[in-house]
This record gives sequence, structure tokens and C-alpha cells, in this order.
Amino acid sequence: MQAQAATKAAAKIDLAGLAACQGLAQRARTHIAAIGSVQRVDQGTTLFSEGDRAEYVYEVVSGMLRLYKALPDGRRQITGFLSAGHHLGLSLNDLYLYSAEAITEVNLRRYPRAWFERLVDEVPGLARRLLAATSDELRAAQDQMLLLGRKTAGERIASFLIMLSDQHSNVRGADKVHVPMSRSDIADYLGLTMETVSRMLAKLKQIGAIALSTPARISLLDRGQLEDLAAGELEPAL
Amino acid sequence: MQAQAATKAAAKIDLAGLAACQGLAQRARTHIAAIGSVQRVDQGTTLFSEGDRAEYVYEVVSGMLRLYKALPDGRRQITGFLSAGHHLGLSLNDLYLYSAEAITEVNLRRYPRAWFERLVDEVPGLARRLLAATSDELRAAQDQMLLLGRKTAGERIASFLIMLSDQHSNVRGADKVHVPMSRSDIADYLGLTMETVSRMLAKLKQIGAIALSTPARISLLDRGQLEDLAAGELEPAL
DNA sequence: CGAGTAATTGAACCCGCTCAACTATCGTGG
DNA sequence: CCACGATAGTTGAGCGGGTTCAATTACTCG
Repeated sequence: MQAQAATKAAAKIDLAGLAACQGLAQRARTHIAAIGSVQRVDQGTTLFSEGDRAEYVYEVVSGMLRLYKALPDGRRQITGFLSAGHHLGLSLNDLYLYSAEAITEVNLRRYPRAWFERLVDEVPGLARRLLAATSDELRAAQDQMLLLGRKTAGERIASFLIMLSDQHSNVRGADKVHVPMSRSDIADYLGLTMETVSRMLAKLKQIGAIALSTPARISLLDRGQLEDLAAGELEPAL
Repeated sequence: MQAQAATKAAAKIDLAGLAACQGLAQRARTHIAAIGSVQRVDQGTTLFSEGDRAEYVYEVVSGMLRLYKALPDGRRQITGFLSAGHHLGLSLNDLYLYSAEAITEVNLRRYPRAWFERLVDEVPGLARRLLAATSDELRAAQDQMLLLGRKTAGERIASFLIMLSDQHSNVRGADKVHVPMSRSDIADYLGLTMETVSRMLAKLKQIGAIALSTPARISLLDRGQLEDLAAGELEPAL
């Protein structure tokens, strides 16, 4: 979990900027600008669903997405929340392997996959940068497997709060974290129910580890305690 | 889960062969042969532990490894089992992010990381192939997140058996699957306990979905039923 | 300010865990 | 080849963390 913040930057690649800097011809650059223009999308919008033909690669400019896989009866596992600078759909697969929806209003760039794949071949070093970004996603996925397979509810919530705090890396005074996703999204990310998420947040508040001004704004009052809890180092394990 | 078999091959890269075919000089090829010679390792051997300095990239020639992350109190999550053709340690991180141990006797090739990274830069298309392999690992990790976060014990066992069967893709008559890992390893891979694994296998046997000749040899008698169960499509959910 | 949604809280239940006893398997040496 | 010990796997009984179902409270946004 500590390693996450350190390598987080590796996952962010500015395609438009990168392509423009890599000595592509003027025509190509203009093309990119046209294709990669920023588009706005409302909260709740579905970008694509698991199993759809993967026609585009997306880049988040601002806002937040949720990626998830679902079982036929509706059970849902959110595999990640994507914020500015992250990409999706860049697996070399023909079909999307997960669904993507906007949690907030989102601005994003969209590139046709065929175009994108040509870019990967033509721009030296791009494949390697994508490899770095994908490796980092894989690392996050492995952390999440440990969380889902072996951590208690309290440890999961603590891990989640630390993760949120790290990726904002906002050091403005007390660690105030903005939580754009619903309790239900948090639950589906942590393999819990909405009710358990709520109860565990209440318990963390009760022991003085956090404060809840509104449901979407959480202050980390005792980061050390949260980190210990997240790492599974507290015996009674809350 | 279906996609797994289809894209599995993408995860396998013969480094020695690849380097030899990519027009490297004779001296370089000889060098690779020396560095990448096959080494044998006994069952139970630890290749490296989480947090060790990542000095080598490994390639499994035969046998099976387990990769895992652990919490301070000993709770363990196995993130994957690696068989012939798979690589490990090729994240571009300075430290290993998980531990690796031999489940069976294992033959493997070992490449110094510095050497390997030069190879990635020098061999055209290698970065892209590694990207494909890593993307496939990521896909598997996302499947596993769904399993760990949302599937019941019975569904997890069924998913595991189908996965084992797929990766061997042995179509010799009835679907006989060899299970080289212990019940405890299976449990730590599926986020369960050894006892629950044993009980669920017994239940699958009882309903005629599988047969257990020895603990390490399982016959899939009703693959369709197992697949439905694995996909979460059976109401009473066993 | 009021309606509708999201979040919290309470009570009972249940799936998978824990602890424990037992059985099968495998390697090893007589 | 068999007897033995050690390890791995199975089975049973009871418990508990997290879920389910339901009611209440807090936000949000016209």
C-alpha cells in the first residue's frame, strides 16, 4: 500500500501530449487533436459494458469513473476507481473485460483503438510506458486481492481511506479526504455491504480515528492508527 | 473465465528463443544462453520474498510456483500459480512485490534484471509482447477480484476447478485434472480455509459434479454444472 | 422548505471460520 | 514388502463477523 503512492505517477500518460512531442508529422498531430478532443459526460453515464466490442481507448481528464465486473444475479465487484490521468480500454483484447461508468461528471478523451494501436507501434517507448502503467495497475490489483481475500471489514475500510488519501496526496493541514463515490460503490469495491461500510466508518469515528462532516468528506484524525489497521497490525482487529 | 483460455498463450514468451530470433549478434546470443541456462529448484524453495531487492527476472520452464502476499500476522493471499512459460519479476519495480515459492520441483531460467531491461529496449516488439502478457495477468487478477469479493465458497471452488482444467486444456477423455497444490494453498488462493475447501469438494463429489481418486487428482464429471456454478448462475448456490 | 434519495442504525440470521478429533496418504527404513 | 511415523486431508460441532431485512435519520437539490 505504501508503494502505491510512490509509483502512482507511472500510471499516468498524456497521450495527446506524448504523441505531439514524439516527432509525428504536423498532419498526424492535427489528427490527434481532432480525435482526442475532450468530451464531457454526465454523472451516471455508462461508457461501455463488459463484453462490448472494444472500439475506443479512453483517457480521463477530470472526474472519476468506476470499473466493475458483475455476476448474472447482479452481484458486482468494482475493480477500480479511475481519476484524471488514467487510461482504460488499453488491453489488447477485442472485447471490454469490464464495465465503465461515470461516478461524477467526467471529462475524457477518446481514441479509436485501431489508431491507438498504430500509435503504440510508431511511437518509440510508448509500449514501454504502457507496460509501466499496466504493471502498476497489476500491483494495485494484487494489493486488492490481499484485501478481498484476507482482510477484515475494519481493515478494508482503513485501507480504503489510506488509499484515497494517498492518491490525492493533499497535505493541506489535517488529512481531509473527498469521497466522491457512494457507500454502495465503496462496498462493491471492498467486497462488503453498504451497511457494513457505514457501521465500520461509525466505529472508526467512535474511536477517534476519523471525523465525518458530511458523508462525502472524511477527515483522517489518526493516520498512524489507520495505517496500522490497514496493514493488519492491530490485534483485536476492530 | 472463458476468455482466459483464449488469451492464455499471450502470457507466454520464450525469452531465450525470442532474443535469438531477433537478429542479435552471435556474441549476444551466446551470452543469453549462458545467463539463461536452466536451473533446478526443489519443492518448497523460496525464490524470493516480498520486499527483496528485485535482481532477477525468472521464467518457469517446468513445475509450478505460488506467488503470494502476506499480512504481519501470517494471513496469506496467493495471487497466482505459475506454470511453464510464465514469467515473474518483470515489473519495473526495484523491489519484489510478492513472494515466490516452488510448489513442485521447478526448472527455471534466471536473467539479471539490468540485462533484461536492456533487452526490452533493444529488441523491437518485446515491450509490446510483455504488455500483452501483463495485460493478461491483469485480466486474471480482475476475475480473481470478482471471485474474492463476491462469489460463494462453492462458486470459488467450481471456478478454480474450471480454471485448472482450462489451463491444462487436456481433452483426454474425461476431464481429469492434476492438482499439484495443497488444500491450504487452494484456500489461500480462494480466500477460504482449508476446511471449507475440503467440505466444498466433498459436496461437489456428493452431487456428482466431480470425482476424487486421490486428493491431487480430480475428475470433472459434469463440466457444464461446474461452469454454471462458477459463473454464479445456480440459484441455491450450493 | 419539502420531496426523494442516500446513509445510518437496529435485530435476527447464516455462511464460512475455529477448534478439535479422526482418517488417509506418503515417504522411509527395517 | 510392510510397519511406522509424519504430514495432509477430512469431518464434526459450535461460534461469530458480516449479511439481510427493516425502520429511521440525514443530505441534497429543486
